[in-house]
Amino acid sequence: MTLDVRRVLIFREVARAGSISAAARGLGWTQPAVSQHVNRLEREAGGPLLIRGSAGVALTESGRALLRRADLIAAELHAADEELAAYAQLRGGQVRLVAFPSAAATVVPDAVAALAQRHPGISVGLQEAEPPEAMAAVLAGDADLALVFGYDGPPTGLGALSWRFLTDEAVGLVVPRVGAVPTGLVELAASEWIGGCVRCRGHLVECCRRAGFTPHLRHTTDDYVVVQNLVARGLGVAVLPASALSAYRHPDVQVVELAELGRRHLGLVHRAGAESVPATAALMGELGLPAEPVPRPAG
Amino acid sequence: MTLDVRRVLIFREVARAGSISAAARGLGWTQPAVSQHVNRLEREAGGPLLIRGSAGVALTESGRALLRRADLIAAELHAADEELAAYAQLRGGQVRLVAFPSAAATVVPDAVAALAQRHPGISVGLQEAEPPEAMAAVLAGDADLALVFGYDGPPTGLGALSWRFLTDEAVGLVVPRVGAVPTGLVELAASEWIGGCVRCRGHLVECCRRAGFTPHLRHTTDDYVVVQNLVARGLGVAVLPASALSAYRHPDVQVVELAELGRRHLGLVHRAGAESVPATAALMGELGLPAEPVPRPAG
DNA sequence: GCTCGCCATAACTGCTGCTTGGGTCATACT
DNA sequence: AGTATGACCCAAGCAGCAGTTATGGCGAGC
Repeated sequence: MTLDVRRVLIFREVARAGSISAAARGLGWTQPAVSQHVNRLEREAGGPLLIRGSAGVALTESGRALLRRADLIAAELHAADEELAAYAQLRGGQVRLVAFPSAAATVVPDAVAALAQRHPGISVGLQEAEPPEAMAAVLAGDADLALVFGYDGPPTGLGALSWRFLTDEAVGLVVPRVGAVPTGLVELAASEWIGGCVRCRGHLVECCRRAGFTPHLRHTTDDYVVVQNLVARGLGVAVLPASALSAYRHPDVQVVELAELGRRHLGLVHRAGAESVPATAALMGELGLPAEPVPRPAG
Repeated sequence: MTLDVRRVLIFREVARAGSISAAARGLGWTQPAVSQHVNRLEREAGGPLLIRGSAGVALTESGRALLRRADLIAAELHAADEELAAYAQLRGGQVRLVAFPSAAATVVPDAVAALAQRHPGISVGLQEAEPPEAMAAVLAGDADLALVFGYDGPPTGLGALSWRFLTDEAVGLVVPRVGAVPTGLVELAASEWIGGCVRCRGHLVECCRRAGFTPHLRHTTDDYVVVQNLVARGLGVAVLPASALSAYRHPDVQVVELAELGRRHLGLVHRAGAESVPATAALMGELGLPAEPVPRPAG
């Protein structure tokens, strides 16, 4: 028969207290309760662990051996308790965040800095990746949280992952300042286009398809300063999200917001359940999510 | 809130099995049972320990930390199990025996040798002491077992200690071969006496007191060869236990067994409960006690 | 689409685990 | 001596918990 861990720790209390009664008092139980536990433990052990006397108990050789082990077990348990409490109270832990490049350069540093100030024990590991790879990393367990975007909603390919909407922004059509103000995408069917990142290009192509044409993609760069310089020189037209345009605005371009282009949605992606991990939840909070009342853990 | 050890080990099973269901199968339980344990453990921990997925579970950072501790706890528990089994199966352990000198030289070596052959792992610590000190040693916890004697019953001063009768033997009156055969102690009231050990002398004086006289103690030695040599030379009379007389018999002495002298009882003394300690029980068995059916431990 | 395996939740139940209320024994105090 | 106290054990009773069964949701794979 194998030993019951709980009884081993109860036995330890008895050994430390010096008597079954004293251990019972310490545990807030009655004496027979402890006595029964010790008896059952001795049955499991195959021999007596302590000799009962009128002034308490004395350990047998087996009892002394067990006590040594029990002390180690108790110490380990206590250490685990401490360690988990540190995580729960945000005194430690790490979050692995994946963000798409332009967010990694703007929103993320602020959030990470704020988190570091509020909870110095938490470390954040940041990695740059476009939404599909970012979500793949989360799914594979290589990251805890991904900052991603999608057009008019969460990105596709979410699968079993959870999506938390953060904010959305307009997408503007960028054309040279000199020239007509287009009122519809279809008016630029003959223009040459400057594409951004893979997903941005995909979105552009999709919007143009809905407008009835296939865009002629002449240049490709995901640097929004370069894009605007190209547009300003009349080398093409492009679409850019509002955040890029508020960060830098070339004087010789004009921006037209078209409903056809939809809106770009920013949000967080994580595995279901990960939002309850204290460190992850804290970073989510810094990234703009109000700290939700998490149902499961009762700190 | 503090962690429940049992749940920590259950959690370990889950982590090792890779899923709650698999752990349940391994434990012979149903899936909800394990699920509930894990949920409660997470409540105790203050945060999630594992992220549930459709293909099992993945550990969180807290979970990995807890698993490390849990492994140590499980290892320690297993080691304790092994260790106690070794004691229970007489593969280890030690017995501290105290015996009075003449027994230590005769009965004890045989028993210790037999025990060593049957159970090589058990070590016996032997110490010589007269019954009162031997019993004191047992009472103080300095010895596990005492081989003692008393006259016409257990030795006095047993207190809370347990007495196990082993055997008894006649006590003989030793007188010179040449001379009359006494039929009563009182006939030797005028003789000179040779006393043995303290308790033997005490017993002699008591017997003589009952017979109506106080013996004149001329010599004192607890060496039964010396005693018989003195008697053979007519320097006094003495009393000796049968075992001493069967070990050595001087040709020029004669022995008379007198009911007045009573019988010497040999037995074992131990603290109540110590008879269930495997190693102690084994030595008791070798010393002549039939292995009793011990009630408490169910190996 | 369907099924299968994973998990969670809810309600029930039987056993375990604690309490209560006896009793003995040894030591300490009056 | 006699009592009081504080160990311990035993037997019986009861409550709560630790399991069960039953059901439903969700994602993956055929």
